[in-house]
Amino acid sequence: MAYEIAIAALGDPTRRAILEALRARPLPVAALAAELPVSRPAVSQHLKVMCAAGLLTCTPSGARRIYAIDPAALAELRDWLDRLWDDALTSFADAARAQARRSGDPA
Amino acid sequence: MAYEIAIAALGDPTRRAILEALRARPLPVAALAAELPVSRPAVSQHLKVMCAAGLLTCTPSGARRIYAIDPAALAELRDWLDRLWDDALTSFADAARAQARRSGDPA
DNA sequence: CAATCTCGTAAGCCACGACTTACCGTAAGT
DNA sequence: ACTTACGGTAAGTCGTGGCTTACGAGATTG
Repeated sequence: MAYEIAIAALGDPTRRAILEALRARPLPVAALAAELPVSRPAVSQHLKVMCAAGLLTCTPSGARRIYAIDPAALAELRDWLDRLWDDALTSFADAARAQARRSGDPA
Repeated sequence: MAYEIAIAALGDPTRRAILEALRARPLPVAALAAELPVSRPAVSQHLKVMCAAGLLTCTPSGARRIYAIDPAALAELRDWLDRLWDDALTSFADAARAQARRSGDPA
């Protein structure tokens, strides 16, 4: 049910860049902003959205907060995609079969 | 490389609704618009974007055009998600290991 | 050929959201 | 306690894109 919020969050290029930056290792906000072409508050706002979407986890460590990718959200997204992919393949096969029947293969 | 355009296209709720409508069977534009709360030209514009993103295929059939989900784009998206998921799990395990070491488990 | 159905495109409006600067808490270091 | 680093929030600007209505092009039917 939350996959909709997650995939909507992934629509923004900056947020995908954040994901790519966190792909290797968790990072605090300042380090994250240093790798991106936008200001630190902008990153902070994106992080808020991504945390709400379940895409990231936030771990306070003293004065700083470490953000990391939450694999659970990705798993849910993957499941949704898998089901969609499966249905698409099925309806694709159905369409092909109907097409063949229409083209003179009625047996 | 095209997965970025595809996932950006999936960011819009109306486009996801189009995907859901095409999930069972391919449809022409008018039938698609009838199931959605927006006008037919709006649907047409979304279809254009989704075709450009590789998410849909367009098959002219006389005066009408039949749109269907293209499984290939979904496969590419799935691969991207899988790799991201894998990296996230790895860095998650790394972080847990580093944390354990820091908490007095040096052997 | 005329009438109608199909659909894409153009023009314009409007809201949403991404970004910036400025500010204020909170934690660590001296 | 003062100072410095870290980071979330508020307020405001501005571009982007999703929607609508109006129109035009091609196919089908009579």
